[in-house]
Amino acid sequence: MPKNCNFIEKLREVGLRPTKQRIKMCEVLYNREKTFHFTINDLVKMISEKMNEKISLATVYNTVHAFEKKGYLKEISIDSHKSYFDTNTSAHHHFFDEDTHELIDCDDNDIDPVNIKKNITGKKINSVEVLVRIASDNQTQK
Amino acid sequence: MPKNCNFIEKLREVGLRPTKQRIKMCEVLYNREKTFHFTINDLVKMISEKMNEKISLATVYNTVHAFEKKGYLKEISIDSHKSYFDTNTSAHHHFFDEDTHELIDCDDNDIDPVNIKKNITGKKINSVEVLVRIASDNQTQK
DNA sequence: AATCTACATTATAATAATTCTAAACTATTG
DNA sequence: CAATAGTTTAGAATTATTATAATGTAGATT
Ligand SMILES: [Mn+2]
Ligand SMILES: [Mn+2]
Ligand SMILES: [Zn+2]
Ligand SMILES: [Zn+2]
Repeated sequence: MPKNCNFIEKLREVGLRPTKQRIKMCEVLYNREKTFHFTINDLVKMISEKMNEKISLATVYNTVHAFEKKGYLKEISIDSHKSYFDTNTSAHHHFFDEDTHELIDCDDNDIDPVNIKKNITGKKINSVEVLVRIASDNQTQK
Repeated sequence: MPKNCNFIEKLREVGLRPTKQRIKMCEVLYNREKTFHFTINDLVKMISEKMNEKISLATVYNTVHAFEKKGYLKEISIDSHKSYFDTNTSAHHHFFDEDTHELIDCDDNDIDPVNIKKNITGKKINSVEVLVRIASDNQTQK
């Protein structure tokens, strides 16, 4: 259970001023057991609830992108119509539930390492990520 | 080298009226050796050039989505800020060049089959796709 | 071939997500 | 305490996409 002062230090280390909005955002994002996925709108709601006070949408966008640039957050592309972010910034795979639009992390045991046999000259591989799209199985098997 | 009459038939089979806009769109999309990737704006430009006449953006959006629903096109999510479409509608993997924003298809020889060991009860797997992000390799190795 | 009708195209307006702007505010430094 | 550089904010601007409603057209019916 990290305390706010950790977030203050964390923000300072990265060159961001620890304002009350950013600290609240850190609490919402990082004061939890597990990493999670969210959209900007999700996040605005969560912060507003925890603050009993509105936070400007622009601030959330700006700070999310600042965090992303610093490697505190990662953007996930599964749906070209919506931006998802992930507090799990490591390279990892996902299940995406097409019914609920829920993103689920895979841990390393869930998917064997992907073997890339092609290499493109002059280019290095930055990441290899698998997206498994799932949906409810309505094949009523007899 | 398919002729237009093939596109007319193709459109008819699917229940779409073969209008001159749709036929032109088919030519641009399918009258070529290899499949390719495009954005809506790419496509509007390509069609307008081939027609010597403007085509409405709404028509392109509507028809692209009609084609997508019919399985003639596939939407690819690599960048949450832009929609890419693919005339290769089969399940396949991609390289995404982060320098040029170019999408490159992998063929089956390029990546070994991905082994999913996790299964989620009540859900079936719709697709498994790998995205390999690449960028220029600037490690000037001595 | 002329007419009919359902479906298409189009210009334009509406919506939604994101970014920009510039004024008011605040954390930090001296 | 100022002074200052960085921050938040409301609202405007921009961009991508979708909806609307008037006009046009492909294919069927006479
Ligand atoms: Mn973004
Ligand atoms: Mn779409
Ligand atoms: Zn994740
Ligand atoms: Zn492709």
